[in-house]
Amino acid sequence: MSSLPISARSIPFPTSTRKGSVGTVPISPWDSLYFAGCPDLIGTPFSYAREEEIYGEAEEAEFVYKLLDGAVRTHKILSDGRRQITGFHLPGELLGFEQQDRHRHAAEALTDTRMLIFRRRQIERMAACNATVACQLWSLTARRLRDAQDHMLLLGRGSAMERLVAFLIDLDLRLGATGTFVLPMSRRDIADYLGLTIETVSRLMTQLEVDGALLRCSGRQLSLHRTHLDRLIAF
Amino acid sequence: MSSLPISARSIPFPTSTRKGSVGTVPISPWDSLYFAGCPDLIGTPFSYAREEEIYGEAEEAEFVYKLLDGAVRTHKILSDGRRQITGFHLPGELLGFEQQDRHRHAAEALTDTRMLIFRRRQIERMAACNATVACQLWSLTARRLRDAQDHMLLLGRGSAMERLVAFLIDLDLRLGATGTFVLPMSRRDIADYLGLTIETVSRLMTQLEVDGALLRCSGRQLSLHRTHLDRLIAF
DNA sequence: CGGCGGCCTTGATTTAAGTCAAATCCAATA
DNA sequence: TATTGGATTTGACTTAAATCAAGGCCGCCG
Repeated sequence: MSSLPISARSIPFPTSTRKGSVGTVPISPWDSLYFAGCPDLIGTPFSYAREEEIYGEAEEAEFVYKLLDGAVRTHKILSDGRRQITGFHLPGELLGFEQQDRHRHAAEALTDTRMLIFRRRQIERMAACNATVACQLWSLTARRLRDAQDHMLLLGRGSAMERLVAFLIDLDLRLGATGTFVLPMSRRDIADYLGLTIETVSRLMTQLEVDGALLRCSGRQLSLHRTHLDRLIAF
Repeated sequence: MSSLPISARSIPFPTSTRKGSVGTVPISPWDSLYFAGCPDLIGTPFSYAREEEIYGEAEEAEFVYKLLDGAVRTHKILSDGRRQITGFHLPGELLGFEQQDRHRHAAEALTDTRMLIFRRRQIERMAACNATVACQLWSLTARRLRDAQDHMLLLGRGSAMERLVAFLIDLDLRLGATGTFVLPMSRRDIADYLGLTIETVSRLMTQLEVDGALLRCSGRQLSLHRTHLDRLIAF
């Protein structure tokens, strides 16, 4: 359970034998070392390489992660290999927060990433006696629930094009709403997030470019035409 | 905002002019008048008729509801009429819990229902200064998030048959796992929950019966063959 | 009891997206 | 710079589920 960091294969502490490693972390406004504004909780900087697993499904939820930079995907897999990506996580966002002892999904780094890690037990202990912290945690979970419900609507009732467009717009917003960004994930990841195939995603991408709704430099580097894209969805 | 119950169209209090009405409520183990085990929060019994709206999307989230009996659906609607049912709620479950001032979806009674209603502000006030209550609320939201993520997997990667079978099994479990129950919702509701059409749901239902995976007495009265059904899904 | 109207089922046909199969692009590295 | 292997695109074809269109069932009320 709360064994020392050395033992479990999943543990991303400096003492671990895993690929991840500590790096220097420049602190910008949003990436305070504190968790939920609580000065008693100080995170430990840590980093993961591209495609490295952060934690596995059903693995013990020992840590909570606050993403400093890079990008992470979380997913669930069925026995026959079908995969559903449940979310992408960008800098400033929280990761690995479970209320139970085991993770409900796996998490992997999409790109090289840096994070702060916190012990879940410690945070829970803090929440148990500090209503402000507990409310903030509740808030975070509520936010995720809302996102999940929006995504349900998209998956259940959106056409392939609507799913892709909504995804691109959402990603742009979360990356700063500049209209220009580099996709941190592969077509496969996008397809598995949207419940589509890579071929469909690829075809739609091409069609959007042909229609002038976006510009592609090299595969993953995009410039969106918001006004044009907005017209394509009802979401 | 926190005006008296009389004013707003949405208010389901005894003094309201709406269809809903107070009834006597027999208290069984799970339906304590308390909220989150907190004796300071006493709910007011109230009831809704079949198909009656409990609250609308984007309406102010003034109340929280604890279902005593009956069944409720929550949904989101797009401008063009497409609807996604985000969840069905059965006795003992909580409803209308938002962290924001407005509801994210609409709620309607599937059958005649009885509930307890609580003022959201009061509960929030309680949570703000009582860590135990806050943690319980967090727990509830986390549970819903997990359900939502499971449903995402189903919507994103499940075939029509897998969606229906998973739905039937889940419903049976939540209704007491007897294997025999009456569907409280129409085919349209099921279809809108599973991201399918009513015709597809109907055809699959027939096929399940032909295959001996379930028995139908009259449309909505079902008996499931769990072992047979379990073989049809990977979820 | 009979008819009305909303569900539900069934059948025929269409279509959006999936599958299978090849090219191409492109980035890492030798 | 040349090589190589994964990622992406594109094309041809298939299919699961949607759509369109009748019918049948059933509960309710006159």
